[in-house]
Amino acid sequence: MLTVATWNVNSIKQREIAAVQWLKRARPDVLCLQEIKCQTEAFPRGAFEDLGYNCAVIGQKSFNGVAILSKFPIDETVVGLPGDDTDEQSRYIEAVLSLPGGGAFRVASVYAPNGNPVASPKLDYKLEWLARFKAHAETLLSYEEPFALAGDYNIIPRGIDVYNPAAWTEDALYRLESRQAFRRILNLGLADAVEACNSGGGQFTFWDYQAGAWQKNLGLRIDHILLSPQAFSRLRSTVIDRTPRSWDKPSDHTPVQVTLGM
DNA sequence: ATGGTAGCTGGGCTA
Repeated sequence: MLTVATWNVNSIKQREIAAVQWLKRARPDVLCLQEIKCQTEAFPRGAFEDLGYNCAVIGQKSFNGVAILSKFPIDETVVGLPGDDTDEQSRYIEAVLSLPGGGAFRVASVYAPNGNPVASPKLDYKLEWLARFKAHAETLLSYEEPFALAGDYNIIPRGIDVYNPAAWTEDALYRLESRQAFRRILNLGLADAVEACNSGGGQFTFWDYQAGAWQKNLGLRIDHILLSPQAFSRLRSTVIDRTPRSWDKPSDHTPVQVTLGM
């Protein structure tokens, strides 16, 4: 069995203890982190290496930053989303892992731009970033290998993935252009693991810090694990673990995890 | 209509 999880921690400095606690409980083989909000050198590798994880990290001062923690050896990495050398934002890292059985598994930690406010260049950057991500996903699919693209996509795929879709129609997370971009990526042949396992909706992964959103379960589903056909055919289950969202000083996101029969 | 929260940073931006 191979378990792959993703969690937007909203600062690894603030969430180091929570991340260690969750890793000890859930023991995923792989954990993709987003919004580590620290520079690469400041990432607390030791805390995770002590638990048996190898680390691939691309940080940034103050904002963004992603990482991959893996119990298995990391063979090669792609640091930064390919396709634009001028992009300064640390939102993508990819690693090829050597599995104990001798095979390989590719995984990426993804932090797509938020895109708000919509009347600003931020939405354009989001859509450009997603187009570039789609082009890279196409390249990966051409290898016809098992892989997972896991992270915070900042996109609500369907109306049933938000507590009140009418209130979100003009938000960059639910704007038609954003959903179209996400659907184009899925249409390449990728599977949304949570959607595949929970067609009914209401499977939220994020609750705003404000206005008691967590207590009222006013959430969004914006953290996704996309699987290549070779990985999807081995999908056994998907779990959203809401427990860490209930802890003191939580991230506003909670982990999503898939189990693959490989 | 506003402010409500959190993190980084040291005022305002990002989410």
